[in-house]
Amino acid sequence: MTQPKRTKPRKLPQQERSRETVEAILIATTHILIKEGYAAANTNKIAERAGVSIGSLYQYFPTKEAIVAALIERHAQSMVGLIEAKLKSVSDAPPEIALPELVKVCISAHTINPQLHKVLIEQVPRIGQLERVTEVEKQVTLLIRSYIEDKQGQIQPQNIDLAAFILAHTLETLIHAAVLKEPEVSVSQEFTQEVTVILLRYLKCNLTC
Amino acid sequence: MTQPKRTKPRKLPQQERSRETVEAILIATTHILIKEGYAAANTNKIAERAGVSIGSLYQYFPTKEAIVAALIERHAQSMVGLIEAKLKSVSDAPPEIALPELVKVCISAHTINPQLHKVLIEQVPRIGQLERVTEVEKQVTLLIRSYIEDKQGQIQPQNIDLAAFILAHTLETLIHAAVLKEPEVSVSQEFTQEVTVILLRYLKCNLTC
Amino acid sequence: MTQPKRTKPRKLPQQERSRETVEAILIATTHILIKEGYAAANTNKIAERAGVSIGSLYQYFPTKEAIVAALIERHAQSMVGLIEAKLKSVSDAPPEIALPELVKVCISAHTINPQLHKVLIEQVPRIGQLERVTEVEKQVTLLIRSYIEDKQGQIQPQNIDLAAFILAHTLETLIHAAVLKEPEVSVSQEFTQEVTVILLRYLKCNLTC
Amino acid sequence: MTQPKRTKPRKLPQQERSRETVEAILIATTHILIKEGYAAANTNKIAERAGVSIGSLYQYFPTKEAIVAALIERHAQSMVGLIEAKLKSVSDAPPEIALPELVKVCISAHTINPQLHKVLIEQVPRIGQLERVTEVEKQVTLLIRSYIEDKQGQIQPQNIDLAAFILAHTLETLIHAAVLKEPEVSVSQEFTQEVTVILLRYLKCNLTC
DNA sequence: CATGAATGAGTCTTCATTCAT
DNA sequence: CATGAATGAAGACTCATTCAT
Repeated sequence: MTQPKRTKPRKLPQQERSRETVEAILIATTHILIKEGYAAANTNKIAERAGVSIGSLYQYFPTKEAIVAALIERHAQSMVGLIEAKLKSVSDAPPEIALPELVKVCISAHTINPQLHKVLIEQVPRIGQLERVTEVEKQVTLLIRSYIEDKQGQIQPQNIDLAAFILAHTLETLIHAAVLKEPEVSVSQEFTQEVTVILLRYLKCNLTC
Repeated sequence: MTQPKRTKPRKLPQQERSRETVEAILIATTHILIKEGYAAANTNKIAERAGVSIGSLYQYFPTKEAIVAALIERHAQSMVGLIEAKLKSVSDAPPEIALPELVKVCISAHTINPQLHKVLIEQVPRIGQLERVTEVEKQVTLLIRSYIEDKQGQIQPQNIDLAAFILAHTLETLIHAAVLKEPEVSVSQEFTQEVTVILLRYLKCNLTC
Repeated sequence: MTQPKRTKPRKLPQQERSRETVEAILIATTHILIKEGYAAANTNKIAERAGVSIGSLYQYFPTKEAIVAALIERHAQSMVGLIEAKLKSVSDAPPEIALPELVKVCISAHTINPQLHKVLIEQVPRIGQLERVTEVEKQVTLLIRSYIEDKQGQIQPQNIDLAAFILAHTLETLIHAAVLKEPEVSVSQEFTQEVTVILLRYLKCNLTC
Repeated sequence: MTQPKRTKPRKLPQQERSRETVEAILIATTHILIKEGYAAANTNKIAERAGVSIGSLYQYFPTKEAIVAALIERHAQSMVGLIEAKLKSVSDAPPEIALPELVKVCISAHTINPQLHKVLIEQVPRIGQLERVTEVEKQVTLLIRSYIEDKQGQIQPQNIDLAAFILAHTLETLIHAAVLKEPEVSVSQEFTQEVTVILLRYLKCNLTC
């Protein structure tokens, strides 16, 4: 594999103007990714679109990857943040209550910026620091794991790790695929219902029903 | 987005010698993708590794993308082929029999060349003809749809399209994620069991169990 | 300058089939030159369009330049041939009779294949054997020179060489420019008239009129 | 025909340093064109000869064609500039005075850089923006047209457009051909005289003299 | 002699990154 | 710190020509 690159921001913006510059760079990158794709997102174009000189861009980001990594970080944070908050608020509720809520908030999370999400998933190579595109899934797995850990005894699956893996990936990828491929379906009541159903039955039913 | 590139093979090899050349190019590309990643797979390197001149490479593939597209095509074909064959052989069996078989064959399909599969999914940008990386999912969705269409009445979900979408994506992505992230888990009896369970309960249980 | 290349046909076609092959190559080249320009006329494309293998093409022409040179040769021959014949038939006529005829035949010559003529003049680099694109002008200059040499005493200009140069180039380039840039004008009676006029007055009038 | 290429300069040099870079590129290109011909003028060689990196070259010129187009533009400008200035200064003079001046200045214009002119005319394919090699003729035609338009009544030809076409092309191509093919002749008094004569008689004499 | 597979030097062009001002 | 000019390694692709079959 290609050798890993530095991705930590070179310096943290401390003054107001610096923060604006960083912001402009990230916004420009987002626009270019969405409109023209990852291959077209080169640093010169980003700098130009951001209204910043290429020199300034490299003041704040050591490499091109660092810019995209920062974007991924932010995007993942806002998605996971939503889900985390909701899971906390329903942590004591039984699955019948919690799961529908979780499905809904997960759809919301995928609707924050679906175009950006699509590009990050489909075009950004999962290499080096850019592997973090899948951060969301990892985080959600952990959150779900700690939720079902509390409910042991009330649920069917015995292997908590495996159950969390299955729940998280099923949730994530069903919603992800639906939002990207069937946008109208993904916002329908029926879709939310069916996703809830598959998860709930897995958690609660016994094999023979 | 960037404009799509030609991906149709430039000319079909007619003599034995040239068929070997094409084969060598595809094998070399596979090796490089696996060992060094998509970014490192440039046409000069591919030609060199294939023991073929760069000119010969371009006799048969008009662009770099076309080579990868051909590889995707082949790989998807062999995966879908396996699954299709199995689904045919169990088309009359009830879900309790058919699903475990389907899960097993799907794991086999993902084990044909998991390293290649990983690179194709994680690093190849889904742009232009390269979108076909997701061909497998589309095909599997269709196959599953026609399977459950026959079983209407014996199963819970009413909306066949939605059910096929959910079953196929759950199957595909659970196995995909497991093979890539937890290879040992993915081959365990327990994993096969759990995937079967989530699918089967979705198909057969009623909400309240 | 780039070093000169062989342009003599490698071997003369002696059997019928060979002559057909050469013919096909020249026709294909003409088509490509006209439709796609000189830059697009590569030997592989020519061979393909001619329905001949690239190997056969090189049986008859040692280089790409040789093909174009042969084309130029032919085209120039047919143009000069026309003009030569006419000048012979009017060699004894006085300028008042001969010049209008010459202008007319020269327009005809430029109408043999104006598209090819345009490409040969505008796109083929006058380098190596390809310099012969201007063959027509040289030949016409010689023909006109020998015509006016006979008429010394009846005409104004004293320096025969210079007069021939001026007459030939004026004739050639006026007609060439008109055919290419103003095709409708070039076939008008008025245009023929004016070209005749400028040549005739140069030959016959004295400076002060 | 091959699709036209971008020829607009990519970005205008803003600092002194970059203006020098552009200048160096154009000078290097001129040298290479003259010494080695159009076919040898590739961007790497131009950059090297200019003492500039290939990257810098592409900062200012999007394609190889754009460099040559800029050169043509400049060259045509300086030629037309000379002729235009002279025609202005003799715009009120009668043809007997104006034409000899025009012929002289036109010879001067062709002598600005005859070697470059030769290459531009003989080797640069008149395709896309490179068609502008013939810009000089168009401009001269317009200038002459407006000159003779004022003189209507004092001159023979009735069709001003046709007369301008004939005068301009005769002037241009006679001088062009002479400068290229017979350099010594082109600077002789006799040549200037004869060109003036052919133009003047066309303008002023009646057919029968 | 025909075929078409193979060759590889040669070009154009991009883009991440550095550095002088 | 900002600017933007400059860099050059790297990679995609073409095409005249040769050569094995």
